Amino acid sequence: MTVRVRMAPSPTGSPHVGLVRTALFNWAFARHHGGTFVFRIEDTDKERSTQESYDSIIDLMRWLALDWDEGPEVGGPHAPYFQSERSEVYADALARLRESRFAYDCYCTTDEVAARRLESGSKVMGYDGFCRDLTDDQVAAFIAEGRRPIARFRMPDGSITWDDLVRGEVTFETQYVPDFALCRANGDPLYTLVNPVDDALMEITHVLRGEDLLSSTPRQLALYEALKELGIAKLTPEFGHLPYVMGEGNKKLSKRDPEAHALAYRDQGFLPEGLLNYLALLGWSIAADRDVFSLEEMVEKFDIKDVNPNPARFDIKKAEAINASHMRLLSTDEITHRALPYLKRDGVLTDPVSPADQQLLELAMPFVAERINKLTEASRMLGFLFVAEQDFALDEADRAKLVDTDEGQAVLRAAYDALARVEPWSAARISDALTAALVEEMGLKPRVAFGAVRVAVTGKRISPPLFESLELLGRDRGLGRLQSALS
RNA sequence: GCCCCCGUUGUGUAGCGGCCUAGCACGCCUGCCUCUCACGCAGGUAGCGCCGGUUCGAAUCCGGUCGGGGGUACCA
Repeated sequence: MTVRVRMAPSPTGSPHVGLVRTALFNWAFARHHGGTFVFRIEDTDKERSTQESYDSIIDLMRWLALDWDEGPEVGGPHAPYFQSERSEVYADALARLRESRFAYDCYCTTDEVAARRLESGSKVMGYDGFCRDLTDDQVAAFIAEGRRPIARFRMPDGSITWDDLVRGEVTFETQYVPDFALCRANGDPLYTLVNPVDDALMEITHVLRGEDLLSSTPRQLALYEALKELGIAKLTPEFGHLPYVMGEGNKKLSKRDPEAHALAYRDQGFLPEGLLNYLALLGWSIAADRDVFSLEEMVEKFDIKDVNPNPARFDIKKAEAINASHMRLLSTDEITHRALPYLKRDGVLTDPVSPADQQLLELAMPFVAERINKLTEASRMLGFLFVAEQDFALDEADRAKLVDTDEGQAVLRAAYDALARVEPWSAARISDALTAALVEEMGLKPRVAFGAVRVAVTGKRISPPLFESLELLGRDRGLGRLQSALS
């Protein structure tokens, strides 16, 4: 039997890192087993589903390069893959369930159910089965009152057990799992029906999803039995419940936490492989003594049985460290290529890039690529090289501390004089001249001497190596900036 | 309340009865390197929730307990 897994997000709001982690594990599972990764959009909630959210999810998946074999934009044998386009499918399943007595019509209101539960003193909440065996007269009476029924699934007696792929054997007594609603009174199908029906029809073999769905599993298992008997489902999939991704403290990472938004990591300059590698570590590990790996390695080694059931805290520091490790794995050319969109976005480079800027960028990147941990940091490091002279400005705090002081001014004057005579204008000659004038003649400590020059020339205390920066900047701009830093 | 899940340093994990005086990574702290930053290098810090039991021997098995989380919808 070939493996078929799916990810089925609801297009509501901005995609969460938990969604990425679930998508990644499903994808890795499918690829490891040479199976099929199905992508389905669960937009049954018309009120909350938005086009914007859907676009974000697609954008995210494309960025991460988690490709799907069936689903939006690629189609497949089980199309359509949008639940909003599958109404007839659900209507048909619902009708057959109702005819079969696996489901029954319920005329109760939520308030009536709650009131009865309260009165009975029952410890179990939820529906009490009141309408399970209504007589024709009772039904006629309810309809005469103008009531509209919903369909409920009749939970069997006894217990339901499954061998969870992540947690092992899990058992629920069905007395604690009330008969659940399959549709609204207006006939709209609910998640409880739609999700298992689609999984059945799309012949999903393994359902890997968040722990929050754990308690709805017994209901789905019971529904599957019915669907199989009705010929709608061929098999019951195996289930594996992935641990939560937690935020600070002991709370599930919620949409309100800025760290929850997956696309924000792209904006911050994360590499997709860095984010994915970090997320993989939340509940899984490739080896006892290693945590940086490629997607290919993950695919090769991934086994759902190795997934740890404990909830994991999202640690941005570690995420950045893993990302930094991946940055160091890339060549300078590759980093240049990947940083380009960010440099344009931040206004460091124009779009398209001029040939002169392109050349300067290629000369500068070797000094930058090895010292940045996120792609966005390239903008901070390189800005001074591409800014027009009239727009060049020094960081106020750095200027006050290193430039606008008696010592700073003296250093800059000496630096200007020394540099004015440098020939040819190369990093080596610049280094010699500056060291002679500032360190040897003035007797300054290198960090003090070069600090003032650095701020005057690059605008900040933090920059690529000074001598190389000056060389790239050119004599005119270099001297000009020293000149303007002198008051 | 009831049901279910989870419990190894601050964080993520390795561990599956002796190899554990508990390994790795991030973080943090010390140094080294050094024109800033970053990288790199050397070292340090800190943990098996608790109580019983099984066993010659338990982080590993069993029971209990405590703590945390989730569910309990005509949301997904």
